[in-house]
Amino acid sequence: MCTECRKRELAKTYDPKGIEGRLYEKWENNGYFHAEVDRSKKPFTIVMPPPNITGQLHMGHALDNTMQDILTRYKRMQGYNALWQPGTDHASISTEVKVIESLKAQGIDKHDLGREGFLEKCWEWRNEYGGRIVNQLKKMGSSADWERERFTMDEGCSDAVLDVFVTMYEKGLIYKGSRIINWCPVCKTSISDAEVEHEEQDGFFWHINYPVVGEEGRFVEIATTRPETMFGDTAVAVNPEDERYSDIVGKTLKLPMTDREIPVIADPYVDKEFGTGCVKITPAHDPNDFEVGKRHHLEEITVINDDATMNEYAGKYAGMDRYECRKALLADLEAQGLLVKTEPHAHNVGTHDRCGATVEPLVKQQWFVKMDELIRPAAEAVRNGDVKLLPKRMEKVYFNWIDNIRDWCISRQLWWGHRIPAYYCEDCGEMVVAKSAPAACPKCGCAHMEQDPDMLDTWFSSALWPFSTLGWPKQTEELDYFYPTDVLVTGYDIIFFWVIRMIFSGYEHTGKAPFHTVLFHGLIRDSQGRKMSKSLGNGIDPLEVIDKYGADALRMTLITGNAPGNDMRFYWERVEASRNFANKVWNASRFILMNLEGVAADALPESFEAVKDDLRPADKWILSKVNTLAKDVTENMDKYEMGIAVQKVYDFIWDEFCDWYIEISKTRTYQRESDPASANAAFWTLKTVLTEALKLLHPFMPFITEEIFCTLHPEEETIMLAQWPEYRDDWNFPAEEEMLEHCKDLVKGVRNARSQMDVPPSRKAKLYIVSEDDALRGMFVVNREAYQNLAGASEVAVQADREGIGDDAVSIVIPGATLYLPLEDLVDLEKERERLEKERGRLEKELARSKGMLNNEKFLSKAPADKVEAEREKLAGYEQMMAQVMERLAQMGGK
RNA sequence: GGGAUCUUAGCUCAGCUGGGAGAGCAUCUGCCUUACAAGCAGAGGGUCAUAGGUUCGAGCCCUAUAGGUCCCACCA
Repeated sequence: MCTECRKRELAKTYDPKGIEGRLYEKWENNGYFHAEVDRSKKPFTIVMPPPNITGQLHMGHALDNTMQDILTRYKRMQGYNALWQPGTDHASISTEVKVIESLKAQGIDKHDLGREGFLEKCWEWRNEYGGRIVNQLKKMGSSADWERERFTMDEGCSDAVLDVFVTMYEKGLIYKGSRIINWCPVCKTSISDAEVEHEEQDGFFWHINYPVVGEEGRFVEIATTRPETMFGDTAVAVNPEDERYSDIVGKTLKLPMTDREIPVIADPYVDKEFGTGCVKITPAHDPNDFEVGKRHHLEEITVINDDATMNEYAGKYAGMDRYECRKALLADLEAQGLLVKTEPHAHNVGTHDRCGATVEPLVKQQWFVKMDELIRPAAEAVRNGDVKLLPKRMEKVYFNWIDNIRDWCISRQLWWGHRIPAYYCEDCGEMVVAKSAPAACPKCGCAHMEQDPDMLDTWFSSALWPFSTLGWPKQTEELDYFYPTDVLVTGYDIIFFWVIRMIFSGYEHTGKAPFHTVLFHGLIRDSQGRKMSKSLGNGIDPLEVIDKYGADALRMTLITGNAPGNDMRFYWERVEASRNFANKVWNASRFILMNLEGVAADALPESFEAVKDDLRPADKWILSKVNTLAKDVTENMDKYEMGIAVQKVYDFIWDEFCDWYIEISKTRTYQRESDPASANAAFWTLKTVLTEALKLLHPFMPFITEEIFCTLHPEEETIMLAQWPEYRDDWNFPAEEEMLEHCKDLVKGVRNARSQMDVPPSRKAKLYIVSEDDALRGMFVVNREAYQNLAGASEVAVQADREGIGDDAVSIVIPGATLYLPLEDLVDLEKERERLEKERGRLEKELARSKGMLNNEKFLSKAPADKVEAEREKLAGYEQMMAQVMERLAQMGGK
């Protein structure tokens, strides 16, 4: 479509439909998102948190991607070689669950397919749905380098995983051990501490008597929340300081419902004050008891199966579910008179964050990452500022986790993911850890090597993402050039899962922090402040928002008023406000384009140099404003204050440019015949300031800015690669800024008075400006075109006294001058007096405040001189205005 | 139990290193003024949770209290 046609097509209201899709295609096809290694430019790299292949775009992704895209586009315009590295995550457990579900619908069980068959189904699933979220991200306008898209299970990333595993194993940082781990009986896999969510549940505290062996009628009363684990008890512990029980330490108890006898031991872990002071010790089913058991060399007896049913140690309860067993057991204990009492007790229960099932602590052979040494450089990096967390308070969360860190359980009893590269000899049991299967057992020489059946935690590969995506462990050009990356943008909810693990992995494997800044964003909540969730059904689909209002409006909504790390509520009304802003930008641009259409191409000045002598104060004022804006916005962007930055652009475009400059410019553009120099200066200014504003807005609203920019500048290919506005001294006009403030005060004063006096807008009147200040009078004479029309004045007289002004004219006091509107027939003197009295009241308050400060000797002596001076100037202004108001009131009173 | 964070206009929230309280939406009034009624102009509305303290000066800094939200934590 040619520019001419497009201009004619510019509709009165902005409709993003069609435009957004067309522009995205153009950007992608022209390769604007692609960043090649180019050593003539500085790199700027952001790595996308890889969305799960099971994922559908939700508001969290939308915010995350908007922020990253804003930073990427900003840096790209600043001339950086900006790489936004995208990709997707295989999401081991989530995907496996999804695939199992879909198989179940077809009546197929995972185990019937076998490992190979099941993996085939997983890949099929990934190939069908894995790209879905990527396409959805593109609808957001995401300018990621899709040519470099990676997948956590692609060849390179998988190689990185194997490399890391083997290296860490050889260094002793990964080990296999029998430890108590969190077991999900529903997913039938181990999970890490980070995957366990604690929730408070109402439970009971059961007091049970354990008979003392050899002392008929003597019991030890223990209290427990989990009686069914008693079959695994291997001791009862008391505090060594507890005098109540000192005589039974070392004695033996008969474990009820069994034939076993267990010792009474003393261990400081037991709190004398809590419960009965006697604790049953079940090393195989409680993390604390596990530790106690280790100290006292107790046997670990597992009594619960992987599916949370009781095993043969539970005797007659074997085969029952853990809760069924509890019920039956308690009934039996009661019958035997061993259940002393039952009291309500709220306690925390661990649940699996994926499926919600109550986690069962079990002792199992698993693989672990040894954390204590690994975590040190990661802690130090944040402590010394090499890695900054924004907002800063996240550092406390970070350190809190680090200080309490335990070894990371990385093995999972799943099939989809990275399989642990450990091989066992079927004949002699020898274990070999290697990137590929050994041909023969190094010990016995046989060829029966079987790979470990377990998979790695999904986050094991995610931890390597910043460098594995750039080619590591190969020393690629990309790695050398783009790594370390710059900023990580993510939600605070995955600080433990991902952020910390990336940082220590970066140091361990590359010797460097993977990024220098982590920018956290909050959660998007619904209008009532609730988390958006599937179960509540209160989620708002970003795609629906885009469909109704456009991606620009969605992005704007997500970023305005959003401070780092803070949650925000999502309202449709806010999207409408954003859409309205887009429409405002659209119409302002339409107005300018329509005006420029009538201007001969060679009549428009080509540069600031060519036009600067023709610029009027209003032109210089708006130029100066956009110049300051560029500086401010850049500062905010560099501090990652995107919400503040976009607010400033919004305010400038709407409040300064549209409401004032465009209106002021009309006087001149309509008179291009009589004063072509002034008109052309206005045209140049309109076009230039709009262009600058569009550039500043582009990172936030990429589509509409591109569409307008390319129409306004047919010679330009895209705004994406345009130069980001920079502050320039020759666009700084403080004197003109002050002038226009006076003009705005005048217009606002007149509008206000006319509104309060109920003067219809159609009624024009002569405007008298009375001031004793010669310079100010001169200013009002020169700038008449900047305020006359806006003030609804038929003509303007600027004079030093009230000569020729009737006493019944409406008067308005502004700094340095009094304005008069002779509106004889319309003026209600009572109303006028009321208005002036109100003004007097306002000024009195200001005067009192200002005088109070300036009469305070301590303020004068201790406050900085510039503050005192500023206050003096304010006071002088108020006094002058007050004098005018009083004079006017006196005139009216005298009538 | 430990920690973080919030409490500002009717609603949702900004407010950067302390120096005359802001936005959007909602409300009221008047306008289809040749870019925009998804708009323009004007107006009303806040002892910035409470109580102390530091300071010439506090929405902002410190302490305590109340209420909300969240995270962490092995008291069975």
